[in-house]
Parts: sequence; C-alpha cells; structure tokens
Amino acid sequence: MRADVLAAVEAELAEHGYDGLTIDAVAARSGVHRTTLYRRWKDVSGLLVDLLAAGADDAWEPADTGSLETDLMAVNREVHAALTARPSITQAVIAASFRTAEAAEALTRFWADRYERTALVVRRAVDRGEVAADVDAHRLLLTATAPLYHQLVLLRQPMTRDEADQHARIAAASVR
Amino acid sequence: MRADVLAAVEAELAEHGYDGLTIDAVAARSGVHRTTLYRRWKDVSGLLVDLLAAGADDAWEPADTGSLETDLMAVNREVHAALTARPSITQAVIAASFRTAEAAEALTRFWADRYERTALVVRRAVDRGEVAADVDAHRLLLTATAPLYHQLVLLRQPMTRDEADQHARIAAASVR
DNA sequence: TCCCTAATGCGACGGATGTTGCGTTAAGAT
DNA sequence: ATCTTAACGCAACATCCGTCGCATTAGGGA
Repeated sequence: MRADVLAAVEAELAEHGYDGLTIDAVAARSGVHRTTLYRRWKDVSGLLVDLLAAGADDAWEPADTGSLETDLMAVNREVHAALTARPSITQAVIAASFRTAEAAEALTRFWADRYERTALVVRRAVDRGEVAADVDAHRLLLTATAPLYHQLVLLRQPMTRDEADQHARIAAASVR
Repeated sequence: MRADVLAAVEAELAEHGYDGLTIDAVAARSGVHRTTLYRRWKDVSGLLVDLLAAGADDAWEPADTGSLETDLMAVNREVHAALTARPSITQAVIAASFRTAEAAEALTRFWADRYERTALVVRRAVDRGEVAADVDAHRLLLTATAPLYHQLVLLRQPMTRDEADQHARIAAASVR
C-alpha cells in the first residue's frame, strides 16, 4: 500500500509538477482514502520525504574511476541526472523544503549523508597522493556540485553535461 | 500606501519567516484591507516580487577593486550579505519562486540582470590582460557565487565570509 | 461646484484543505 | 475459532484562503 501511494505521488508529480501535487489527487489515483494519507503522511511534504527515503540507497558509494577529476565528474553526472529527471524527486523535495520544516530537515539529512559518503573520493585521492591530506572535502564537493544546483534549481536554466564536467574539473584543479 | 504595505511585508517576514507570511497579517499590520491586497498583489508571492522590485537598484554596478580576484570577492560578499540578512528578501523570493510562476520569473529576470551587470568584472579583467578574451563570464560567476547559494539556501548551513572569499579565489584561479 | 471614474473598504459567500468521531476490516495471539 | 488491537474507510465538520457584489471615498476634469 505504501508502494501504491508513492507510485501515485510520482505519477502525479510527473503530470502536474510539484505545485499541482495534491493529497486528493494522490488519494484518487492510489485508491487510498484521504484520511489515511493525512494520518500517515501528514501532508504533501510528508509524501515527498517518504518518496525520497524510499529511493535512498543505503549502499550507495561514489564510483571509483581512478582519479579525483574523473571521480568528481561521475558525481556531477549523478547530480545532473537527479536534477534533470522527469519528474525530479530531488527538485520536488527542495520545493517542499521551503514549506515545511520536516522536508527541510529530511533534505539536509539526505545531503549530509551523501556528502559524507562522497568524501570517499577525496580520501582515495589522498591515498593516491593526488592531493594533500588536509584538503577540505566539503569545500571541494561544494565547488564541484553547487554550480549544478544553482543553475538547474535556482536559475532554472539548462546545463549540458559538458558544463557539469567542466565544473568537476575546476574543483579538482582547485586542490592541485 | 504601497510603501506601508511593503514595510509590513518586511516586518512580518522578519517576525514569522516566509512560511508564516500571510495576507491577513500584512493587511492587519499595514491597515490596508485584505481585498485590496488580493486585488493589487494577487498573493504573497506578488508582495515579495514587488518588495524585490522596490529594493532593486537600477544603477547598481560591481565594485572596481583593481583585480579580478578581489572584484569577485566583493561580489561574493554582497551575495553573502543578501542571503544572511534578517530577513533576507532574496531567500523569501526564492521560497516563493517554488510556489508561483510569477515569482520564479521575477527571480530569473532579477538574476539575469545581475549576472549581466556583474559580467563587467570579467570585461575589466580582460582589459587589464588578466584573463583571455574568450572567458565564459557566466560560468566564472557561477563558480564564484553558486557555492554560497547552495550552502546558505539549500544546505541551510552557515558560511563564513572567509569561505565566501575562498570561493571567489577559486573562481578567479580557474581562468588563469 | 458638480460629475465621472477608479480605487478602496466591507461583509458575505464558495471552495479547498485538513480534522474528528465512529464504524469496519484485517492481522496476530492465545 | 475467538479475542484484541491497530489501521483504514467514511462522512460530517471546521477552518482558512481567495473571490464577488456593492457601498463608499478619493481624485481629476469640465
């Protein structure tokens, strides 16, 4: 039943976008009663938070491609894909995070987890001797990924994969 | 009267934040009737868009500090100040941009204008011979400012002015 | 001064969103 | 098989947000 509801959320999201996402529509599509949705998920943000949680991969690790630069490019391609997907659950949760504290917290927890895991690419680079041991992993990942979020989410303009790659290269170069 | 209303919006924003910003509260505080607010500004987003427009400085230009790196640092300090102000009108409009198309468009127009003006720092750097003439100004500004938006708006974590400066330096170094 | 028009104030209304009380169903334990 | 408990379905209700019709006021021109 949870799966039915989350599938309905995703479908509604694809059809009407975040601002058109309503409890009633999810109830109608999933066949689950309105009241049940309100009780178990509280509101639209709760549904999206759960959708994010359902999609979270507990075993996720950044790909090991042999160098810091290409590792960062791989990360950026994943971010790029997540933000340009249709529908983009990440974009929807970002939107929800401006409406409820729960969504905001879920998002910051999700990203904190992702950044922590992704720091592995920096440790590997240190082990390879590519960069110094005291490199600030968070700052490095921010340099690489932030331009994608800004351009795609806030500026609402397209970004090619080549541009995403380029920002990964700039980030890698910033610690050489 | 417009000034009364916008002042009330700013005050309410400071007290209750964006999600606590309601037409009724603005009406009560400003002494203007609900219906009038709905008619002239349509909704909360409209009020914020107008507040952004009222604060926009038509004569704004990036400071000329003598070098690309310090120019970018000056830009980043302005962005940093705008995002950490209490209340931050920019943050409020960003939040609103996820709810109405009008706010989203107003925001992209605002930023398009700002990026265009800020490109002056790149032209000056070209004139000084600091960088090549074919530098992508947008990409450069994205590298400099995006980490601030991502950290302060999306990750919702603090950023020191030193860190903001550092991202300006990284951006400047990326075109040397 | 008088009139015309546009903007504002005001109360009432409609619709959507979220809540509550109660009956029903499903699952697990003994 | 029966009992217990928790979750769900259902309909009615409450609340909030936005709209509408109408009266009033302010401003500008003949």
